[in-house]
Amino acid sequence: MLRCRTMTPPVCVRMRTGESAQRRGTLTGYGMSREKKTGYDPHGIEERWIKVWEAAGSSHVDESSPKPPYAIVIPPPNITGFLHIGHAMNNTLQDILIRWRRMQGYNALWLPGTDHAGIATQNVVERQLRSEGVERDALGREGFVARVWQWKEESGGTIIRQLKRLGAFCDWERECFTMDEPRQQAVREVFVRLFHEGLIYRGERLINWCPRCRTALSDIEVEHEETKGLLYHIAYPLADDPATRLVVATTRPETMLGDTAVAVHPDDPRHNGQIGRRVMLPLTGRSIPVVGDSILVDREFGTGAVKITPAHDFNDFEAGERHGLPRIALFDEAGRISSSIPDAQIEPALYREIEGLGTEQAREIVVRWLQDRGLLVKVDAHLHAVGKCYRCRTVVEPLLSPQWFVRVGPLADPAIRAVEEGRTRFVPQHWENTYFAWMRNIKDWCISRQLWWGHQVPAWYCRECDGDNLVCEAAGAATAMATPGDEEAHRILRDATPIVASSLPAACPRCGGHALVRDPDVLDTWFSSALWPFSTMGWPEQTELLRRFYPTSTLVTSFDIIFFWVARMMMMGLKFMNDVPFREVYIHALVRDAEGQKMSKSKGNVVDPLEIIDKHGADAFRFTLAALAAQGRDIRLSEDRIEGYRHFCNKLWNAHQFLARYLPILEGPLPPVNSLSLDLADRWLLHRLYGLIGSVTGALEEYRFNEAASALYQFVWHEYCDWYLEIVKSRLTSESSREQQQAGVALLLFGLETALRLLHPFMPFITEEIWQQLPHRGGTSLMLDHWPKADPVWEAADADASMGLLMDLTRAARDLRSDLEIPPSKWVRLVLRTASDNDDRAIEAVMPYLAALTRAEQVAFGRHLDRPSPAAVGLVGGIEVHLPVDDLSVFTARQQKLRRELDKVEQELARVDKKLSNADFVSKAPPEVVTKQREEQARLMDTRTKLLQHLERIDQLVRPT
RNA sequence: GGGCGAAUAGCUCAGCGGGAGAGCACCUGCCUUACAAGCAGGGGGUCGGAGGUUCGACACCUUCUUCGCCCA
Repeated sequence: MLRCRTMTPPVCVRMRTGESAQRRGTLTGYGMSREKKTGYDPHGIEERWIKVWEAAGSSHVDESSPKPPYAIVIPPPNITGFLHIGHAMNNTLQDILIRWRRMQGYNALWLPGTDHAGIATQNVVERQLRSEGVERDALGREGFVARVWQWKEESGGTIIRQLKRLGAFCDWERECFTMDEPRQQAVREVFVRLFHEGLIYRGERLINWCPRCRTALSDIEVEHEETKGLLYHIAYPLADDPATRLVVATTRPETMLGDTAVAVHPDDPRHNGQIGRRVMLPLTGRSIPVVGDSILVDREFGTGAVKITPAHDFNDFEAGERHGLPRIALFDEAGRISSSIPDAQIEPALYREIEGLGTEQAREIVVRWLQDRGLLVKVDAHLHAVGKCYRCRTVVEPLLSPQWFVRVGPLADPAIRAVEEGRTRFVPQHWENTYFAWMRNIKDWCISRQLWWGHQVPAWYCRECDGDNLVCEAAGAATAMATPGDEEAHRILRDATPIVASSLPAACPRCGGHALVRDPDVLDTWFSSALWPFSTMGWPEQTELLRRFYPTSTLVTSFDIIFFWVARMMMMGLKFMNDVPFREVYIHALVRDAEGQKMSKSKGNVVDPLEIIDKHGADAFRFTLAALAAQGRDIRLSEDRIEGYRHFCNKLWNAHQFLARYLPILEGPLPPVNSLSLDLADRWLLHRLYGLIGSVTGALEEYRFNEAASALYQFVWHEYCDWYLEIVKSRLTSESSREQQQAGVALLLFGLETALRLLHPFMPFITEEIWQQLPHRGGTSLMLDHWPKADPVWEAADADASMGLLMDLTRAARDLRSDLEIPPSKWVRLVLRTASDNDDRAIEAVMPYLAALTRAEQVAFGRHLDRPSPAAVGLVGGIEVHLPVDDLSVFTARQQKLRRELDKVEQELARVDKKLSNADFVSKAPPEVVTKQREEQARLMDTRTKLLQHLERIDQLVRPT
């Protein structure tokens, strides 16, 4: 049996292409563009679509729409912020979800807004004032706050504009701000209700104090940093037996002046009989008790004796509570030794030296004094954790002061249960451990901040009946400007009684007095952020938006604010909305630099997203982020990767350029694909599209952005462009029928259009641009059009198998060409020696494509064909692919390759043989696995035989010369 | 100290019970008329070490080493 197919000779093809080039000029309108470089340039295009979409109000959601709701609230970026890589990742993923869900037919709401960022914003404006030579006190509170608002109006929108360049397309008409009037109302409402339920209280506690920001911080706003320090061992003589000395170890010797006890472990034999006695506290006139405390004292550490300074250490504070010890605060709010500490009874000469000094300087002097008295036993190097302010890195000082707290326990319980019961789900799931660990150990939340910018605590104090607890502390210029009742002039003491109300009370409920002073503190910024999922929807009003979209569908954020934000939103949402704020929390990876370092300004390794967008386009950048967003680990962003995906944009663009040239063949709009007469390759494309739609959709459902991205990349580049487009190209340049050509172009269009839809959430700009240029069905914008649906009739396993064979044969032939150094432009002849009728049928089906893809002018195939000689040979399964040649010198490369292949086959064969000779394997493994191995064995043996034959033949050919 | 995660090709990372994948980089040949930001071909890995479970382990278990992060 011999069948033969002859391709159009090369000369003829060239002529024909020449014709089509002319046709192109007249029919497609792309005209002379062939001479121009046709690369994709995102500039212009991206900016244009941002404007068009926004002008069309494309992202605005109608809350009365009957479509099923899908909602995301944005993690509000800080108004002082500039778009960094973390924002870019976070918002790209949200935008992907929103665009995808919208295309799927959901009423997809993405609620945007910004955060007022108390400390950060106040710092920015203070710095600005200082550059004008103005201190904030000179402006007064009202003046300063007005100035911050002015700054916010002028500069606070930067990050929103930057988000838009990224392609983030929120419902901008609903943009919120954590300090705007509706959000202020929500904050006041929540505060008042929590206060009246006893879940907010005011009290004096040891809190974290940033001496530079001059404000309290919550526990989680303190970052602990391993620091090399010194461990000082100090001797405290027993009061009634000065020869016996208890040695305590501390990293902060200056705080010993505020010690009010020494603790030892009750079961420690070294300190037998010391509990209940007293020691003389060096450098002071005080004696302090020795107490037994098994919680504070670690017997293994040091001498087993520990100093207790309740006013300057959290553990000591608690120990002080247990033993009823007094608290002696040494430092003031600037972190300096106070000007009045009578309780400490410091030796006057020492006190004169250290008064007003910061901790470091005071330490030096105290250590010197101890040394002079012979009380410094030794000093060791020591590694310990130092708490620093997360905003300004200043060392945080524990400070005793009256503050506002949220009693978190009762709020945490329902929030824990909600996650345990799966009403809110973390993705990846392991993050729930972090959430649980924190929630189950939660401590009361210090919410007051000594700032001017923020939500001022809605509490007042009566000067008439509570005046003893209010200290007027304004001085100098401030006094002159202060009007009566100006709250900034007052310090509120520990025992003051707050009157909490959502607005200024008419009179004091106790005495009827009218002279009310407002609490000067503002609330932690995270307090207002905690309400974000419902405050943005208009709460406390019962709005249609809330009814439709609460609970939101997904929260997209990174792990570092699980405590700050996610946990608190959970608590507040459950408390005030009686339901979780979001069904799913997707925790995405942290973006690091190419070396794996966390990006930070101080390290200078920050990648600026806007520079990247300028250079490579937002689409390429977004696609990179999505492609790297694998679950479960941090990612390293390198520019090479971005460049690679910019090339991908270009590839897509050029595929479109090619298609555009041949679109006129369709003579009209895209016909329904099921009505076309489809051949093997066409059915294969539909089959792959079917799989692609399923895998992209499935990946997005599981937040596997990287899998969706790589499936799309693989399809567009390596299936659509590398194979299908080339096949259609061959149809267009051969004597194929008009119908065949039309089907090819139609499917090219259909495939591209479908890919564009699937790619749109990832690369909104280029997909919209191309889609608009294509004859598309559907509406005015791809953004608002539908997500592709996979039609089961497209499934075609047979076509898939045939295409697999075609690809293998093509690769084998190309491999021969490459080894024989036959340039791609040269035409060849192929002889395929088959092993079965099956092979013949399969090859028959792919014949025309095989010839085109391998640039073969003639392909002969059949079971009993003579082997051409001399010829190079390759193997595809049982099929021998022969490429006849004249020049024997080229065989060396072939020979080497065949030998390598033989080695590989023999290794594999050995492995399979071993397996099959194992009785346990044959009896215990599933039968289909055993069968598969048997087939594998047969195949390998056959291949080995053929390889040996070929090598022998080459030897014979080469040797005689 | 407690917890979490990671170790796979030169680099960055997927995969996670039937014996290894991508992108980039590298090598060779090509301006084959959508694309040189490209095309075709190629080389490259005892899947961190050691035990164990299993007919079978890169995948599961134990343990060790190294690195990263969180909490105290």
